[in-house]
Amino acid sequence: MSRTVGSYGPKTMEAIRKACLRLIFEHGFEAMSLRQLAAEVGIREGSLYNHINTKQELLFELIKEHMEEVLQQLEAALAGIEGSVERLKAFVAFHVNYHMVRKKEVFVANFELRSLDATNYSEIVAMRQAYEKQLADILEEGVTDGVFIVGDIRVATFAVLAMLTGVCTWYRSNGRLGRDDIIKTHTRLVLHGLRTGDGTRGRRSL
Amino acid sequence: MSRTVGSYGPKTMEAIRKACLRLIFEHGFEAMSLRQLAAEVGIREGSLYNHINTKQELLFELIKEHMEEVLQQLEAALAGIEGSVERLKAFVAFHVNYHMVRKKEVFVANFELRSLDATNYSEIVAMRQAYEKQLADILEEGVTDGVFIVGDIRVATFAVLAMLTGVCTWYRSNGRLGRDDIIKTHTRLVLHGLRTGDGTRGRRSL
Amino acid sequence: MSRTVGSYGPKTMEAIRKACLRLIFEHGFEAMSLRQLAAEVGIREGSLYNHINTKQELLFELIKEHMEEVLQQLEAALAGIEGSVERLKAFVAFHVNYHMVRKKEVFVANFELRSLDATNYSEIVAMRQAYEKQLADILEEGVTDGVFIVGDIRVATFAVLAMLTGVCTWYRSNGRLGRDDIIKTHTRLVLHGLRTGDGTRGRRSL
Amino acid sequence: MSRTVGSYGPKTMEAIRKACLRLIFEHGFEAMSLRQLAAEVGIREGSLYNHINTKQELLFELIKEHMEEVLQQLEAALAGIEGSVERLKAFVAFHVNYHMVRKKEVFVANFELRSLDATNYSEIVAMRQAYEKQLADILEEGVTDGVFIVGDIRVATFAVLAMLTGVCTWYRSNGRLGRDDIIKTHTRLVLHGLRTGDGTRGRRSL
DNA sequence: AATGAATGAGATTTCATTCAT
DNA sequence: AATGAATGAAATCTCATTCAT
Repeated sequence: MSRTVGSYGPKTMEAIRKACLRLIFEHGFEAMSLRQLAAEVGIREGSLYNHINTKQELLFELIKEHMEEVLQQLEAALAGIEGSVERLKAFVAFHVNYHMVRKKEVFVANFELRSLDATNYSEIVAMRQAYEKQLADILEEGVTDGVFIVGDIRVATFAVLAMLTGVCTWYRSNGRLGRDDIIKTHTRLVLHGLRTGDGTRGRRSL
Repeated sequence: MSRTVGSYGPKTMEAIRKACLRLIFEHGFEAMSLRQLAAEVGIREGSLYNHINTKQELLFELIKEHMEEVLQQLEAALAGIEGSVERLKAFVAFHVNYHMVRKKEVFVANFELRSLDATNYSEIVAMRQAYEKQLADILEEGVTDGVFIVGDIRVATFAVLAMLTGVCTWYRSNGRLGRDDIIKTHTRLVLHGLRTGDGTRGRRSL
Repeated sequence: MSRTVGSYGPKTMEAIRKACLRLIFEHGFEAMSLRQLAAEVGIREGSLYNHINTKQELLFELIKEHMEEVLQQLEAALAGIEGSVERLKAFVAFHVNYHMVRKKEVFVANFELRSLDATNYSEIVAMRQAYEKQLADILEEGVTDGVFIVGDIRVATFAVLAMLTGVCTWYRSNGRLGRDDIIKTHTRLVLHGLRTGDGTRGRRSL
Repeated sequence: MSRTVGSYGPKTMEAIRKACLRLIFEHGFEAMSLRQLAAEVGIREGSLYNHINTKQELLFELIKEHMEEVLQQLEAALAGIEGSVERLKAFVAFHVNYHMVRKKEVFVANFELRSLDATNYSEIVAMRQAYEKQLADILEEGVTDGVFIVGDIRVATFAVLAMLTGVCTWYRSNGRLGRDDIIKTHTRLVLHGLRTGDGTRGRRSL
């Protein structure tokens, strides 16, 4: 199904991905027309089809590739880190940073799932759940160890994810604060929000 | 020839609002066609225009009325409550509850702003900012009083709001947990996330 | 078919006719919507149908009544006048004057015939031909008498009518010239245009 | 599936113009639907938009191109001709001939101005005025030279133009008279209508 | 007489997609 | 790989008209 792009000329495809991402980020997938997309890339509508199969598939691939990458990068970010607190810190730092650096991809992958058709939707949702599970597992470990207190683990997982993901809706790279500042604020909120009164004391580092 | 009995009268507008909300919630504003909407209501597409002016205006009014109501209800929920901690508790409880009870309205008002035209967008954004300011003011008061520690007040405001709003994306009224459970989990996360180590001690109530 | 307006309340019907005439004059029959018309009159679209049967019939009656009146007034204007020159003068004066005083009716009756359905069109065209025949007869009499020279009587009839009718497209009641000035200019053009070199001499009066 | 063979290619635009002209001539611009137009051309409605931008723009371009051509051809027709009488003769012959040969274009350009939007209307009206001025200048020269007597130059200009333009409303190429006959009748009407008694005598040529 | 709400047809325009060149 | 021109479906919106109230 998906075209094998030859060795010569992958530049157009890259331009399409980039423009598509920007247009969806700005107007939404439904509101983005292939006319606009082609114009942005500097080719005609018909020519798009030398590079893509359908609009739906383009969206799907964009989201899927993002999910693959984010999953892989998360794995790398957590690799070798032990202990629920340390793993949580790593998770937060990674997630928030990624949601600033790749905010368009993240935004699309979060808010355009509705536009995926049934099959594609299922596939992406499974990947999302794998991602969420990483956080859920950290929380669970922490609760088991008595380091975290949360009312309900699933709810807490959703809540923390929602908080951390929110950054992609307002972050501007030329804004008032640096990425590190933003990561810090979120880390404090999450860690304090979850930790028990005791476990926190001695090693507060934020 | 004869019109569908029962759909006549002033009930139609209410049916339109309700169906519209549901369709936007499920498919998104751009993806919802007036054909679908009319079918849902049980009238012809053209008949919609006895009740609305344009699709855009319908969206705008739906969102605007929601914003007016949520602002007014928030005011009521905070009325007479003193002290940043108590005000924050009230804010969280109100916000989370409202985002479960009116999740469709809230979802639309949060995720369909993109579909508003420039003028309408500005008007709604102003109302959103008024809402956000209520939380920002609480945080600021708490920081000034030394009860809260937050890295950056604006970031913390966004983060808390994103967390609390997230509930409208997954809450099901027939789900595993009751609304009170969900409110409790969020309240704990927020209050612990923001409070200083000291101020918290004596009167922890969660 | 045509409603018998009762003895009470013919005011609305008069308002409809007047507004309709103005709207057709300004935008054309096809471009005028009954919405606009109703709004102009100050009632709702549906209420129009207490006064008219169809949009088509409204146009037809407007034109028909105009044709009846113009035919009758022309007859009056020519009554008792003898001789082709004198009759021609009377014709020109009447036609030009009428096309200034009633320019909207005239304009509609001239340029909206296309919008009449087949039956109505035939009826109006017959009346128009009766009107044209009056001028054609005058020309013919003048040619027979040797007072007029025209290449072809039918062509000359059309040409003179087109010239005289044109006034309804540019005349403004508050314009630079009075109606008499405009009539004079047209009379001279027509009479000189048609007359023989000889017949003209002695009694030139313009 | 496969498109109508033969309608492919750059001939389509020409077919659109031609069919559009005919349909407007017969039914009026407002009454002509793009459905009809597409059917006439042998393509689907949507396919029209590979060639036009909007219905309005199609009308505008049709009229504008006509105006450009008629202005240019008039210039050519008057080039090198001296003296108000000779120039007037040339004007009449050109105008009447053009209004028979290109009667559809002329009709549309004269009677569909109403359907142009404000900007387009202004542009075309300016071109019309340039055309009218050519006649007005001839009349003025003739009056100055004492060859023409007219009550009022502006009125006479309108009157003569209305007369000559009228031909496009009734001329049929297979009618009773040839184009030369029709031109002759109009030339006589105009020249006699305008000329002084004296200037005419010696060299009457009609 | 007037209204509000309905109808069914139809308007212009946009869309994703196809395909011969 | 790109283009221009086609398709067929669908979008929003308008229209004249009807009719219970």
